Amino acid sequence: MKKKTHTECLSALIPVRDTLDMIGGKWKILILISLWEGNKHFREIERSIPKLSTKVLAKELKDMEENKLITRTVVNGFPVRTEYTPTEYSKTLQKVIKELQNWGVKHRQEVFGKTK
Amino acid sequence: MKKKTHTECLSALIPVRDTLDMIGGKWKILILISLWEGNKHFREIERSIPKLSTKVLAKELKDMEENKLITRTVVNGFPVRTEYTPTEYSKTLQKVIKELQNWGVKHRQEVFGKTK
DNA sequence: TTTTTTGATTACCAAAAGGTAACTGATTAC
DNA sequence: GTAATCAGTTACCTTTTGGTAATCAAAAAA
Repeated sequence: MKKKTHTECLSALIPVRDTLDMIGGKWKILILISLWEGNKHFREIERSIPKLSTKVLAKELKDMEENKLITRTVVNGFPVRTEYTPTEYSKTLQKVIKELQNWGVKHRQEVFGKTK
Repeated sequence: MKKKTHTECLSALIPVRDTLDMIGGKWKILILISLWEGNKHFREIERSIPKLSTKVLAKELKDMEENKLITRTVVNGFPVRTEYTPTEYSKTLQKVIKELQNWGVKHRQEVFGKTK
């Protein structure tokens, strides 16, 4: 009754891979969090995420724009500011990312002392 | 009332990073799914995940054993079989991974035609 | 006028990740 | 004897990733 065919086994892999293509890697999720927290500008985002370099941020933002997770708007003005904003669609990822966060919190309690 | 300090902003990043350290990268989640589906042996796992190479699988399994996501048992016998089994602890990740899968399914509907 | 700042991009080079194929060692099938 | 299977390991080489620093453009400060 629980027997799965080879193909069925793989059926879970495809959607997971799709998701990882969108938000996989070290940075994309962290960038989304930063944007959801209200950061808008390149330097702002860069500073909010330790260890993230200029070049990698630029590349990740490009990817994410292509994937419709963010929009880029150039605001004409004195020092020319660029605004990155998370799309509505990106917000469908909040539940997933919240779960990643929750697990991380519990894991940390597991690894380092549990207070009780 | 909704204002967040810089430090609070980062507070979400740390647990997410912790989680990604455990199951980040292209393969670990897929390997877990394969194991949960019942695959136990090296070649079995390898064959169940397209594009996964021997070398990478060996490395990932090592990492995952260190991280207590799986256990490795060598079954003495004719062609020497090794069994990989997901730990109980790894199962605490099932909810997270299920969310990744759900999102991927919906995303695919979004990208390719929605049937309705 | 020269320097500095902010925002962002690009070139250059180093490090890490990853693929392929060969090989080990034991056993079973042909 | 020959070939194939299982579970890897190792060597070699390519691709990807990533860091640093230089650069561009425009404006404000000196």
